[in-house]
Amino acid sequence: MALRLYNTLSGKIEEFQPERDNTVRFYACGPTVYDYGHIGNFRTFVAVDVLRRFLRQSGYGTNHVMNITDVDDKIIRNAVQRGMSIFDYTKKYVQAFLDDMQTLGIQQPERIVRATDHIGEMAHFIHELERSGVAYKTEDGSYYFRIAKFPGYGKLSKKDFAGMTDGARVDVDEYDKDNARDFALWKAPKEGEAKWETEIGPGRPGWHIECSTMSMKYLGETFDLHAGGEDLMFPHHENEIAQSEALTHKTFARFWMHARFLLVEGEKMSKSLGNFYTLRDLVLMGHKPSSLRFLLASVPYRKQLNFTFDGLKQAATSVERLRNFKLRLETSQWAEGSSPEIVKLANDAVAQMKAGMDDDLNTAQMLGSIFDLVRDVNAAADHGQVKKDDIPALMSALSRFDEIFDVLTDNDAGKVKRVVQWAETEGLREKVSAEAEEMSQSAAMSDAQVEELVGRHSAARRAKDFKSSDAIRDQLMAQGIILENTKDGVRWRRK
RNA sequence: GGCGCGGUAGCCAAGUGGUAAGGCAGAGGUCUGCAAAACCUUUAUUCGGCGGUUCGAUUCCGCCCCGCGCCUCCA
Repeated sequence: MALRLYNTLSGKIEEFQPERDNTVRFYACGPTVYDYGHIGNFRTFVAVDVLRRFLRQSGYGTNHVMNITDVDDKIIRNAVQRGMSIFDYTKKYVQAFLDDMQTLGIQQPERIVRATDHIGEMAHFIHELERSGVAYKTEDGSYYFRIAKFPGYGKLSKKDFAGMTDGARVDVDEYDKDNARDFALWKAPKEGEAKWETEIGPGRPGWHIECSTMSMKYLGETFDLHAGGEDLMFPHHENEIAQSEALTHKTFARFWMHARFLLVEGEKMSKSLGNFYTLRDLVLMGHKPSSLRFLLASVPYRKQLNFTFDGLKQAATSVERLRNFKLRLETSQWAEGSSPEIVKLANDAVAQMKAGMDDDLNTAQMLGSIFDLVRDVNAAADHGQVKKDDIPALMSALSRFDEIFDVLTDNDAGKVKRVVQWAETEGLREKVSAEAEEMSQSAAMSDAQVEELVGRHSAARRAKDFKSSDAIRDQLMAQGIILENTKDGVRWRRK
């Protein structure tokens, strides 16, 4: 079975294959860097990350390009307000975004490209469009795309613009667009705002042209897939198609993937409702990066995800269960030999996970399969039916899962620590919760230090000095370390 | 208003024309020096409502109710 993906362009689920060789060329719309990323942004980026990881797991190479929009109205406005250049203003948010990606375990695309590094190429693109008659210049020096010249306009967002185009004509000399729907390719300079001198005159690019220019530059005139949040379908992606295909007369992106918005506590996230959270807000509140990633990845990308604090707690417990299972596989004493039934369970789980993911990236089904395996193997292990030679197959099944979810390795403490340190340098100390503080501190204790205390605990227990052993266990607990005595010996993990 | 998506147990959520995966939470039990972990049993006669098609629908069709998105720069 091969990957089947919902293609916004056709409105259907289609089999997905890269067009040539074994490499998937895809472009994902990245952030506009005027502020810290919020949890809604990251739902989309996690969804793209899940796609990326599954493609690689399926044996494809990836050429994944993500843009960073570092010039737009908001950025210009904020930079002007602060008396900064847009480069200086966006610098901090670019870095914050990259750090946040790492916090959430989002893999780096092969290429991250910035709009402001491609201004000349965008101007050239617009020049070519003008030459072919689909773009026109207005009196003030702005350029617009004439949608009436592009018959396919609306094919992505399924909008019918017939009858709306070329209605009451407005003269070009009237200093305005020909048609209300025509969109800006290039904006004439305004006093005090950032501008570039280019072959089509001074000014700055419109929003959509950067993605057309950069995607085709790095991926070719036709590439395999283009992804983004559902709001980008119109006008952004529709306009990208218009610009690109008007120029090349070739299919721009073969597949379009759109991630659905999330809700927060059942409501649309908005600053006015007070349910607007950046990733950093949530980490400072004491939520683990792994819980956040798990929750964001657990709901298939085309479903509306209801992001709740209860759900976050549930996600944390679920991750813990999976990590405990892995720890059990790693630390228990297994009898020699093998059990074909156990290996079969592992192989079946792998097959089911793949089947789920092949079905339009059904991460919920993948989760169901891995938890089935966890329950069945835990039960078998309790009955002594798991043997030493079964472990590799089980670990391999866990790896298949974690190649997508990436939550099994506990590196939460270090990530939380970094965010806590950021909060301190930004003067946001009061936003650091006790939980975040505790997690951050647990990162201070090295594995070796923990092992040392664990050793003393075990020695005391062997001597039946439970008072001492419990005291050590309590001490570790206070520092965010959970110590467990199992029949196979002692083991520990971070809270 | 136009176009589109969705409503499955307390919460998150999969799925199918043939009678409801999985996780979390809850209840009872097993194991255990205690704790933790783990396991077992249990929790939707029912899939927003009303009709229709069908031997049979949660799954197909129609209508209604509710939630959500886009309809010019919000992922």
